Amino acid sequence: MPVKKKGPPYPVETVGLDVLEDTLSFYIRSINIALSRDLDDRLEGLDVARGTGKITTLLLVDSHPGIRPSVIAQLIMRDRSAMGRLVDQMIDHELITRQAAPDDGRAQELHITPKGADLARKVRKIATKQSSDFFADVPEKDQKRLLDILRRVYRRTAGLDQ
Amino acid sequence: MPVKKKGPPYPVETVGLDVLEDTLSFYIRSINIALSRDLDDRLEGLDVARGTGKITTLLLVDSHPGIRPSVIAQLIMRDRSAMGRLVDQMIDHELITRQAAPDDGRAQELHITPKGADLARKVRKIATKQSSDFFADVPEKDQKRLLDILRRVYRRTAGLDQ
DNA sequence: ACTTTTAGTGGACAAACGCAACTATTCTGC
DNA sequence: GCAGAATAGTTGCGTTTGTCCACTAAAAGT
Repeated sequence: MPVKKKGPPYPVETVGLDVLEDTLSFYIRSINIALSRDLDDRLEGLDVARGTGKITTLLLVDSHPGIRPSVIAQLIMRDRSAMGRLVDQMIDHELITRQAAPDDGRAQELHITPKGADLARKVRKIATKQSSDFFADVPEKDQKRLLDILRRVYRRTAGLDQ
Repeated sequence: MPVKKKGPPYPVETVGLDVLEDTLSFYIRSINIALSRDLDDRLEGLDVARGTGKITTLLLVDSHPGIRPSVIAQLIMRDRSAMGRLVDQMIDHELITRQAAPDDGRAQELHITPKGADLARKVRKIATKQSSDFFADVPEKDQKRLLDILRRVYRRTAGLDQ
């Protein structure tokens, strides 16, 4: 008679995820967590840590001089107040500057600083590398496919299409 | 000469996402945000709101009577202290119960309550529906593909394989 | 027996986000 | 040109959430 092994009644490897097993949202959530942690590690010390929206903001300001906070807010799906604080932070770190829009007294224009541009360069490398590392064992073709699908879902969700 | 239209220098629809355009992580993050909000809406009042890990916990306890907190923690990628609080919460809401494991004095076993089982039924419907609604305009075939890919990435990331 | 590992708890701490209220500016309709 | 609605941004507030760390108890390893 085999010895009854001790240990948890349901070892991790064997636990089924119930309906979540077939639910895209569960995987998205979980992978997101892993992705965020990994990214934070890679951004160690690069005062753009906790890269929730900072990275996107940095890159957008760098590649679209004069872009407005509210536009970025929509792209990263945050409300204006969260966006405002984000901008404050980045200004404190001297990554971007803020000035009034010449043609609209309500709006602002964001511009990159030299330090910000520098960081943007690094961040681009890191972000790209992370994405490819993370999905390294997914076949090239699937990656493309995945990217296309997710891009479409994103654009629709963010209200960019139609 | 055409009239110079007012408005932001970079209208949302036309803004390129720089390198993030081709980065899986960006889309995962963004879609995650949208997904979470949507789910919260659907869970309105169902004292399992802010469904970060509560949903998974609820379903797992329901389908694996006696499952241990630490096992769930690993599946939802949280540390034990976060998991502990989550369990506390759910016990407060009378969704699950906690008892010492008979064969291991350190461990606990979680069980569902009638109220919890009830909620689990509802949540299963909601979670399933959300996932299919959200990805409704993605062709069936792509959904399957997407699911497979993400599942594989998840399992590797959570340390379930190999 | 002694040491190391694992399960769970509790506290402190720090961010982050959303909501709602408020100002200032611009747009719309008449 | 004016009144009212909409838009951009700011600020305060509250809530939630998670992470780090230290600590206890029990089990496993040697």
